[in-house]
Amino acid sequence: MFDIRVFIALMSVDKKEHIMHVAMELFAEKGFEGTSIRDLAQKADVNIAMVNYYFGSKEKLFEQLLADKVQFMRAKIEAVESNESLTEIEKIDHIIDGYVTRFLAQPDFHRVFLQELLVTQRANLHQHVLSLFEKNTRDVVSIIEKGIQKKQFKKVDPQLTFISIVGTINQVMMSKEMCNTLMHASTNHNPYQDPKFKKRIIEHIQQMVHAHLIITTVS
Amino acid sequence: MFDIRVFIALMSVDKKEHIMHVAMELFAEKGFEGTSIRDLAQKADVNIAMVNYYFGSKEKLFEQLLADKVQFMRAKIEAVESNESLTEIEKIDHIIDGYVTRFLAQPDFHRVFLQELLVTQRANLHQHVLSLFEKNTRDVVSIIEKGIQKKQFKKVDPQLTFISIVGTINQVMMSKEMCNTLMHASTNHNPYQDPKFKKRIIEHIQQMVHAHLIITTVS
DNA sequence: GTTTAAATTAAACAACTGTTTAATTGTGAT
DNA sequence: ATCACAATTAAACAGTTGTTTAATTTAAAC
Repeated sequence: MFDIRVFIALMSVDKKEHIMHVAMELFAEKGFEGTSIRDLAQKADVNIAMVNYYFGSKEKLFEQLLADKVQFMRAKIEAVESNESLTEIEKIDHIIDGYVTRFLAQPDFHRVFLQELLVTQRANLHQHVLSLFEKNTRDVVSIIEKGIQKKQFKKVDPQLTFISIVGTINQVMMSKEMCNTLMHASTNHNPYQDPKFKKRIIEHIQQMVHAHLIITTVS
Repeated sequence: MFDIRVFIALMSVDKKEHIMHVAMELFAEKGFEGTSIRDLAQKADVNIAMVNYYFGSKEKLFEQLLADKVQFMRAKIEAVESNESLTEIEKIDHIIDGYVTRFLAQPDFHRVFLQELLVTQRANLHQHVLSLFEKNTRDVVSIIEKGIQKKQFKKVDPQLTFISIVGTINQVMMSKEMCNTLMHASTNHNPYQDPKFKKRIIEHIQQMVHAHLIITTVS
């Protein structure tokens, strides 16, 4: 049955989500301060008052953009960490794969996330993003420490090892043009949807982290 | 002899440089769009017209901030690369040390640099920053490739290896609070002036890159 | 059809933006 | 003292900002 109320409700959600989607693009491209509500309203083809009607303010829209993704961001790492059937190095490999997959799937959002890590202007948002990162750091650090305890890993710096993993991906994600230079591709190419690109990054990080972590038994 | 003209000239330079110094701090903290000329003028204790008087515009001030440091940014890598008396791994170690030293010495500027890499709003500035990064990438990649050619290095991904080096430092530099969490220090601590912090980062990266690059000869 | 409430709109709001102007001050050379 | 010019200032400029208002439209419930 065609229920007009459901249709309307869906349209309404779509409109809100449409605004959020466009906002994500603009924030990623121009930054938070660089994006005006009028820009956003025009690109999303809605009235400028709708942003405040739906979200209350520009800053709250931004907060909701982050909050909406945060739940999903945390879930994977927690799932991997609590999976008892995986060895420590398998967990690390899963986390690397998960990070790259997630970041490549939502490059726009990730750039917004990085901006907020970089700019301390909006203190509470900055703290929020920071605390999320710290949670992830703690999880991965405890995995590496367990590997060291089991004498499977070298006595490395666990915190900085995690930072190298995330830092590598972030550095790659910082600019589309940079990715295309890496892939020797043309400027209009979209590297984030290129499976070869994804494979290349995952293999590099895993290879490097393996060499860094795993104790080579002299035969 | 006390020459009033020299004094004035010095004062004048000092005033310009004073504005640039304060601008660097504000841009790093609030971003380019987030920093208003009135903010800057107030914090630097100058008239708001002085910025346009000295630099022409806010954007030109920003460009000059970058341009002023760029020369110094390139010099070290080029010097290391052309130094014939160094082995490939020594060159890499020097570059790692140089990067960390430079970035820790000018954390404010570096955050501005990263912001410009992240935000594509000011296209020409973005391209400029990008091309600088590509130059450095090419230099380091050619060092790694030479190491591979000489069968001293494993057949790694040279581009992504460089990105891991820079990415690790950038990730650390992204937030002062993050550094303090790493060092288990209090919030008001300045990690960028802590020699222990510097040592820890350099040792981690060098250790990781060594494991990643150097072929372990089975004895 | 009437009612009720949500959705949508154009217009106005006050505050802030980067920049320019025109007047004034300070300084060194003549 | 006078001149020329750089430095400095407060004020005004035109445009944009995020947000609010008050009016209008839409659509479901009765």
